[in-house]
Amino acid sequence: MSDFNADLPLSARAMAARPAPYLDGLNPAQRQAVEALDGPVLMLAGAGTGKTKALTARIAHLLNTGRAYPSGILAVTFTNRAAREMKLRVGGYLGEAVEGMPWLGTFHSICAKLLRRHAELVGLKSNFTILDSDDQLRLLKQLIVAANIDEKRWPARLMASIIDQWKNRAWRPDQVPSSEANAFNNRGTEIYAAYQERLKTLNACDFGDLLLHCVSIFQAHADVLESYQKRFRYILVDEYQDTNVAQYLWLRLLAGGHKNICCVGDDDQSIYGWRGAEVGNILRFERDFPGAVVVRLEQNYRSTPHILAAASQVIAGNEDRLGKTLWTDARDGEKVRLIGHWDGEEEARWIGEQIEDLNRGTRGLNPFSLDQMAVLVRASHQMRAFEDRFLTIGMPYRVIGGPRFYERMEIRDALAYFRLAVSPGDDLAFERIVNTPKRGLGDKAQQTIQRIARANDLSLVAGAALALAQGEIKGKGAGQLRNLIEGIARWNRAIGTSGMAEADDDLIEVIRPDGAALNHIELAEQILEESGYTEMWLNDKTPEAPGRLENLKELIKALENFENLQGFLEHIALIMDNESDAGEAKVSIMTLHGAKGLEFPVVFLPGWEDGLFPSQRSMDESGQKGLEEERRLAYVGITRAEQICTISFAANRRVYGQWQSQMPSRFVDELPGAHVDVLTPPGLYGGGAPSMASTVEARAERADVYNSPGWRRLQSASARPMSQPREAGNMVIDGTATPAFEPGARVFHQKFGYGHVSSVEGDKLFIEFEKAGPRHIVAKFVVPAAQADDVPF
DNA sequence: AACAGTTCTTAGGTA
DNA sequence: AAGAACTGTT
Repeated sequence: MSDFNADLPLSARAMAARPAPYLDGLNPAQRQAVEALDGPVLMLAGAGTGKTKALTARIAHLLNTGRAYPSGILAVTFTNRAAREMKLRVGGYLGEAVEGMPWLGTFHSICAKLLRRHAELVGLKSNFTILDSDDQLRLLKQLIVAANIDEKRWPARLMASIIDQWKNRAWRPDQVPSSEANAFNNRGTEIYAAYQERLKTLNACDFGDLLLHCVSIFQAHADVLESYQKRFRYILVDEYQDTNVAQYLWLRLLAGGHKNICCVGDDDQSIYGWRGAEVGNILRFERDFPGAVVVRLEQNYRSTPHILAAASQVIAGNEDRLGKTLWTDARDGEKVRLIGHWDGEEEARWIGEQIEDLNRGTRGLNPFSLDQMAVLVRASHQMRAFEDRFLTIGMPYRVIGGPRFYERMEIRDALAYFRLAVSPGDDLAFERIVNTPKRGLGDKAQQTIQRIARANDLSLVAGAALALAQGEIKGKGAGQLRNLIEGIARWNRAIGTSGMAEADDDLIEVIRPDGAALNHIELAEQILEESGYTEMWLNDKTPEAPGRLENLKELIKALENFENLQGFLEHIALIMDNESDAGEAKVSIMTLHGAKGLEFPVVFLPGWEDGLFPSQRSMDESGQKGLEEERRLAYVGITRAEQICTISFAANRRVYGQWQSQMPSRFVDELPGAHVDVLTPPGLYGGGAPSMASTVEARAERADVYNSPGWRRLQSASARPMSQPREAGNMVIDGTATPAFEPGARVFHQKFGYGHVSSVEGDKLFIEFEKAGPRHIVAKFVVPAAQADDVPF
């Protein structure tokens, strides 16, 4: 604990004498932020202004000047990705000296670590489990049913989100203000209290608890707080605008003594209000920490002037901001490109082609690697269209932030088995896998187990054993249940003998005291083997099965990085992204939220349609505030782009499986015309669809296209409902006026393309399509080719 | 208990 | 559209 009284390690001494290469190449503002080491510092860092650089240089400087040891610096981020990058970059400055920056991590991982050490202060044991959302919902559902609440009208997920919000605000059950008393049919606080009670008996906590328990400990135990205030001499916080109340309290408590806290953030990139983030935290910093040094990073090193101008113009529409003026030395570059499409599929098709073109290196530009390109969507369901399209054209892609590895069914099942092996009393894990694989233990048998366990105040495993002994479970299931229980006991024993050292101090390696017969990897394999879980997937003939087995193998492989199953389970609960596939270059598909902190030379921003983006729900729930957050999201999206930024929207999109006509996003109107190129979708010029290359070459002639009738038409045409919803892949231009067709007329069909009418029978046409061949088509599904050329949508 | 077929619900972002 | 929840059948 006595970090500061110990002698300086030699490496630190040596470092203090070394020059400071990390200071080179910092601009004056960055340098100021790096060198103001003591006291509170607020770094207002616009997008692409080199805040990570400044932040990591600051850490390097702290170490280099001998101000602190690696273990004396607390550096918090929101994502594991950010933490990893920071580690990497500090390492780059200082070599292996940073090996142990034990307190550089996400809020959640750091809190978990703290909580392990002091669990008993909040009534937990240090080996508590961290619930995943599945467990959480199952538990809540039980409580809701037990409380005699109609689970249909008051679903567990609603309660879960209420609890989440309360925890974000740092309200423990007894602190929920009376204004919230009507939540969840007036039973919200009651269920919340019961839930926390239940968590305690289960020796478990959820994500929100990690923070909240720490805050509780700090508030109730001055000595503990003080020891950490002393330990963490310097505190750095990334993405400060995203902190919620609980995190804010946590930070304020820890920084309370020395106030050596450096917060980095950008109010314009605050996009997590829905998750409880309080922009107020950053707006209030100077009041919270009087005398704070405020540094603004405004020079952008990322994007071309056009892209920057577009982003600035959009964000200028927000009232509620500190205001920054981003500027850049860069010149020229592409304007932001804007294009409308008929529907989401065409949008995906077009973007696919664009990516192929750029990858090939058309129009005099150097080719871009697929790694350098990204599609950023507002809502994850938009990803599908791109995945489908990219699959058909065989373009490698990666979905970032999709269903996480450890959230997949087979992984969770396997983890539940591991959890049981580690702690047989883990009832939630038991519930998950009693009948997976099928053991003939259906609802009835499970109810019996529950009943007996409850009546005897036993864990489910113990209850199940008792039920067997009492002969309450009979038939096929009994034998299998016995197998399972014995298996759990055996695995648990195996863990006991494999020996774990007290992994309490972060810097100390975990030592295996004896050469146990089975290491944890073998044990894990054996568990999956003996439980019949692997076999279940081997026998499964669905197309996913092989992939799932693959994932299980990966899971086992991931174990290699850990000393034991416990440690692994701990990490798995906190770790998010699996960056296992470096190999081949791939286009990235991700949400705008997921893209924060990243940058790409080429960025596509599809789906800029009112209701989708800005999201209707956001506006309904939070009105103007919601809209402003959406606008910040637009800002984040545009500023991800370094060289080429393409915004698009579709006139029709399927929503809830229904076709709906869409209006371009209001953010489209907010783009500055002088910095935007309006592209015409290919295929609408009649015959020869111009490729990207020609549209860009033609840019000069269409320099004022933004104010051209074409653009106005684009806007006005889109502003009124363009068409009836499309059905079955066919196109309806206007349901009220089906044009008459003469034989010989050239027509356009959304799915089959262009063709000539060869005969007419009532409303049915016989059409020779140029690509798709001869077909019978109902007249309302085609339009005259001229009309298709004329009306962009 | 297991399965197949049905209806119903739901659809924002994340640690 | 896709998944969860529900129903009926074997």
